Amino acid sequence: METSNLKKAGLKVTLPRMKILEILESSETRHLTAEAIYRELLDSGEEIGLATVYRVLTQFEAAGLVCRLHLEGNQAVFELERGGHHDHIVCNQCGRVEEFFDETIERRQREIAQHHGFAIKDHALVLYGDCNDSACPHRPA
Amino acid sequence: METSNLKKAGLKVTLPRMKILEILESSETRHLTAEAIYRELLDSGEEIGLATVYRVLTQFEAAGLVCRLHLEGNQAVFELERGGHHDHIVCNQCGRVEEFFDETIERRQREIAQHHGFAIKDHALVLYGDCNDSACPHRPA
DNA sequence: GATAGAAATGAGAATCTTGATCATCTGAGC
DNA sequence: GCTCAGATGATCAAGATTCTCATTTCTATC
Ligand SMILES: [Mn+2]
Ligand SMILES: [Mn+2]
Ligand SMILES: [Zn+2]
Ligand SMILES: [Zn+2]
Repeated sequence: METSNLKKAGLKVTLPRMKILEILESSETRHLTAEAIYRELLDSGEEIGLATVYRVLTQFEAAGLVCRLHLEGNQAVFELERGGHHDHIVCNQCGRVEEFFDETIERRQREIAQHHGFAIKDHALVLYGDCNDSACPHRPA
Repeated sequence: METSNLKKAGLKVTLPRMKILEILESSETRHLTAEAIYRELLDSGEEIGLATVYRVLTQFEAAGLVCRLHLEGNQAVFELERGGHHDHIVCNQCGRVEEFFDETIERRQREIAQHHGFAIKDHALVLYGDCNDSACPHRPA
């Protein structure tokens, strides 16, 4: 039951929180904007306000249930904190997002931060390029 | 003369563009928000609108004269395109920014993108942590 | 140097995303 | 079921950036 995640996080189990968590768990797309979640809620007949979606997502982030990413444009996307940390590649043409994890990069980041006297806490890494997906409007030949 | 940069970029040489370029070249801080540039313009007696600052910076970016970064918060910072590419470390406590370049990371990024079938065009990498500067409000012991 | 046309600017409105306010509602414990 | 702290929804507000459009400024030409 997903409610356990909420309880563990010290969050009261409410209908909006459950529904939002459900959407994050079941959506095809792993990276969702607040608006996209809001629309899915409306589509499924839930009358939940956009402000609540933003509020809940921010709480989920603080609780470590989701992470907030800035991949493109000016809209943040949220994704469920599943396995472990990873970074992202975004297609400039079609917006497709792929995930990767590279221990070499992670290690170098730690070393670099240390050299500069920083106690590293986090990082944001996004690669941008053109994908070769058949659905991509600008598929390199 | 800095006007040559503008001409090379195919931009008409105007007073606002020259002044903004001057500020980017002479400022102590290498990373400036549009607002910070706007304030410097006001301080030096120039009556240039904030909209113009944003417009010109966007044009400079398109021309490759500056690059736009999202380091923290929701305000972009701009920096003059000097030597070559580099990435950034930001202190979570005091906001200090340091720059670095690591060929290992750059190479891995290219390899990863290739593995995923992406023709990599760009990337954004920012490390976040606590710095050890004596002026930093939260200096780790 | 004056002139004309294209391009750039400035002021303010507009937009977009996100957070704040506050009256009302709901869930967890008793 | 009752209570009340906490959550929600509607709306408003804020911050960053862009847009609109009348006015001004470059640049090229004479
Ligand atoms: Mn992801
Ligand atoms: Mn820099
Ligand atoms: Zn694509
Ligand atoms: Zn610091």
